Amino acid sequence: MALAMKIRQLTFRLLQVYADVVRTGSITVTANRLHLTQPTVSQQLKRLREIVGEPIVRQEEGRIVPTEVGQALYQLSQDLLSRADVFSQYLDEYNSGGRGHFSIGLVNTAQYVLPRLLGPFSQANPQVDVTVEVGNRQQMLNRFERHEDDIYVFSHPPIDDAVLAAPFLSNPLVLVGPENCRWAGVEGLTMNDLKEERFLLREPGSATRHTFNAWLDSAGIELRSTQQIASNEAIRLAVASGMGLAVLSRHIVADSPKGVQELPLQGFPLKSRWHFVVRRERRLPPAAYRFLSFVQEALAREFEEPEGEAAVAELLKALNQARPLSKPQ
Amino acid sequence: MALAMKIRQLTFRLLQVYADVVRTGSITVTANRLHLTQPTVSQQLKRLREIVGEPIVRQEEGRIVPTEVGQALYQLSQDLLSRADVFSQYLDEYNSGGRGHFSIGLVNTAQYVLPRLLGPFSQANPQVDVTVEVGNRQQMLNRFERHEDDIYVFSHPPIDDAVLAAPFLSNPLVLVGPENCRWAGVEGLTMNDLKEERFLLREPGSATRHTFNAWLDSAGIELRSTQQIASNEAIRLAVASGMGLAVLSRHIVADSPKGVQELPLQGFPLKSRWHFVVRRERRLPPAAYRFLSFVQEALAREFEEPEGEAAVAELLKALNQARPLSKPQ
DNA sequence: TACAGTCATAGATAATTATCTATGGCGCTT
DNA sequence: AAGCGCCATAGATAATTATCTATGACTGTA
Repeated sequence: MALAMKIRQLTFRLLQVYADVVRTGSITVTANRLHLTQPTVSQQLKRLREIVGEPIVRQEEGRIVPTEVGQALYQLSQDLLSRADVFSQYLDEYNSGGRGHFSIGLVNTAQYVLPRLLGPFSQANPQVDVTVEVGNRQQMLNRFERHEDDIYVFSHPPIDDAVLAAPFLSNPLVLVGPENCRWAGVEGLTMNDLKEERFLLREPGSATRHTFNAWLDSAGIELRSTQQIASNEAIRLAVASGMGLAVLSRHIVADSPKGVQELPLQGFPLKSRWHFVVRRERRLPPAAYRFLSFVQEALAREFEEPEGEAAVAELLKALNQARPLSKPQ
Repeated sequence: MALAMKIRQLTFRLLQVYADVVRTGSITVTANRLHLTQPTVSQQLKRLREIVGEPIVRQEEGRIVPTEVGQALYQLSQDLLSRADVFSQYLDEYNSGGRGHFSIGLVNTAQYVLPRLLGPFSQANPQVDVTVEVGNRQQMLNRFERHEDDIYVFSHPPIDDAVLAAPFLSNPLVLVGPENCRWAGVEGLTMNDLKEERFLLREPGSATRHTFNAWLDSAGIELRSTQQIASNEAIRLAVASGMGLAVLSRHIVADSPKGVQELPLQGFPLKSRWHFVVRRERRLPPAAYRFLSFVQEALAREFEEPEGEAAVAELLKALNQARPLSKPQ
């Protein structure tokens, strides 16, 4: 027996027209509704009939009524069209950023503040699925090179023409000592006072260490005793147990202040900022774009970071220009 | 915002190709599988991408992988294609007559035998839905005129060029009297003996009455006393209660013999046959066709009606010729 | 570096589709 | 019978699609 239906030629347009004819019971009416001429609709029905291989409608008392096969076809049409419509809605949501997925790569230090942005965003956009990757600077640089994430947060953005960076949040670095530290409360504390102290430092690649080093260099100071520890958390614990002093992001201290305190060293806190980093040519998932917009607003509203807001605004603008209307593959 | 998807241009062919690319992960492989060239498949993907308005695949480590939107599209494709396939299977079944619906109109008398054909047919074809209409000859003629049913069963088919009739089953008319009738067992019983009897008759249009009348006329007999009763069943009960004699289809007596018996009148039983009647130009639903085929076989196998089988065979043949391969609307 | 495999793009063409206008047939209603 | 509304068919055309061949770009691997 011949193939039941020439499915390859089946078009959603045909199904749309057909479904409307069944609903209205009139070819002429459907033609008007769809802004077509009557013969066009007749033709479409004929073609659909050929595709199906069976009569699908007949005329009965002046109305067009579906045959038995036609009824089944009508059900099919409704079914398929509504499913396609659901997909279309999904697309809309996806494009608005209200649905979908993106991933963000954070250097270790940033994980103490990003949740304060990601949390509310997820709350507001439950359909968006965010992957957060955390690692030290070198690990994040590797991920960045491999294009593994949509957005990155660095203190010192990689230098690259293809990169857009927005310094969105200040990241003050402070001197931290144990709870019962003898330098607490000392006014006008200088590094000179501390030259006998041991300093606990992150690994050389780390931005925190880099910034601290740069400050030391410019001040012509050399540390007497240092020890390298790989994680901020471990450093905090080590400081609390009296193993030495450290320079850490104030956010870390604010987040879990147990056993440590900030010391009022002159010239501190060191200024530093976190940057959103995205590749200029990368087509950002709408959800990621929406996140950045969300952050922009939050910075002004809750973080009192107008400079940060401006930087993010500029980033978004640049992204829009890099990808105007056409969406290259 | 622009429309999410240009659904009117969406083709099942595109979805088929796309789904295969996602499955194989390779444009080239899909091209070979579908007997196309590689650029053709690339093109199709591009077009689909334009229809959707979003990138749907990307290349990753030499493989083609769907984007997030692409994955949703793939699911959609699978879904839609499988649904279309279900419909296609339905079409096959419909065409084979194994599924669907047809209606058959019976004159009253025929309802005593048709169940013996329809029952087994329904048993063998549970997916076929049969509507049985029953009425007297005039009612059936009206339905016939209005093209309301697919098949009719008449004793005397309407005379009409556009009609195909197959005398498929003999319908012997017999004289019936009450259980304790004094004519029972009388040999060589003639109408002359019965001229004082009252005869209970169906309405003038009925084929039973028509046949009986014709026989009376040809024999030059006139009935003394008659009474008209509209239903066979009512006549049978009247006969049983001694109100008179009647001429009925032997099938009626065989079906419910309580209180009545066949009387051995000379010249009886009168010969008569039921006819399947279909309109020549009517496109018979495949299920109706299948029913006729079923009946054809049953007549030979169980009813010992070789003439009937031949008549039905001829009917089927004529139907096939009237509707060769093309199926006009 | 040269080669092989995989895609994308360009350019060309045949086929198919989408639509329109013009007309004719049918069934009802004046 | 004339007119009206509704649908089918014919004929024409513009637009779109389906595909092909040829060619170039990119990515690894020998």
